[in-house]
Amino acid sequence: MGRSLFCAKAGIKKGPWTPEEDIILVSYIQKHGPGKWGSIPANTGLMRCSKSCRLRWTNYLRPGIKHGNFTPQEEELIIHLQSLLGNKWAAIASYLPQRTDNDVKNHWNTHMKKKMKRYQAAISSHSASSGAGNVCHEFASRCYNTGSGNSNASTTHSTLPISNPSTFKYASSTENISRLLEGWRRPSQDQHIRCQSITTFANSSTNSSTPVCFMGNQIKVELPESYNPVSIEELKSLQFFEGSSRIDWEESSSGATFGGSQSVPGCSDGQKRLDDLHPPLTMLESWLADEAV
DNA sequence: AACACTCGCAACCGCCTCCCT
DNA sequence: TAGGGAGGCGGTTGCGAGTGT
Repeated sequence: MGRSLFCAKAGIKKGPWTPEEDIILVSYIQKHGPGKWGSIPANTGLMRCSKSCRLRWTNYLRPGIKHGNFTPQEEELIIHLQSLLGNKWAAIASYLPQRTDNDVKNHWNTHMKKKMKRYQAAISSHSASSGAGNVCHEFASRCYNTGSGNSNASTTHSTLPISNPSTFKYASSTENISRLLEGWRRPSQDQHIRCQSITTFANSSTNSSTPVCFMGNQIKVELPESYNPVSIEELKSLQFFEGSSRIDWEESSSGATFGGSQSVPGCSDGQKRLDDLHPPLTMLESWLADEAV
């Protein structure tokens, strides 16, 4: 840290944010909504540049953000989307409502890249003759191969810690800050971003196995049938951001639809996590889960 | 107990795109 | 239509905590 040009004005503070600064930022956004980042330092007295304020909000203070361990389901989604989109972290994160692009990017770079390398090494040692091809895509494809059931899968998942103990202390303080936002409905800028990301996803999918098609003003995302990464509760937390302009999800045999009716079979109680609906994990998925410990 | 090393993640950097004038 | 500013995004850095020796 402490580099030049970014927030290069004299008197601009850099480095970790203090709880006091967080409160000031959250209070301002609570009153005025996110956006207009340039006006925040002037109006709040924060000695931070607009970019820093935006990053702090989007990556940490925004309500509904989950920190800590990624679930195997989340990892599956990241692998799959990364194979489709490449390093479009914002687009990938748009499918993980509780995760930020920074989180996804960090997780990929620190955890999953390593797994991918080890997987690649394992593959190459076992099949010297097969073309290397896109290891990432192969990795993801195997993750979605639901052939062999693994009865340990749900157990493995359920034993994963819910939150990373190392992040709990600070997270709890930001939870307090987030409570300030209770009842607040922000404008729909995030939805604009989200839809932009979806559009990016759509535009980037040009091959024959394109996961996206358009249905009038709806975007239909063709995800694997087994794929269902977001629970109703998570969606509700997302819709907290979406304000009045709701994104509805419709599950069909071929995928999820943005803009349809809100109904997830088997989730009528609104509590049942998608883990329960998810098919048994493959050996590779279990391996992923084991590696996540 | 002290030091070295590794790892995770918050934050910064710089480029790109969009929007306004 | 061009220029400038603001916001968004992906890549990268560096600090601090955790772990090993």
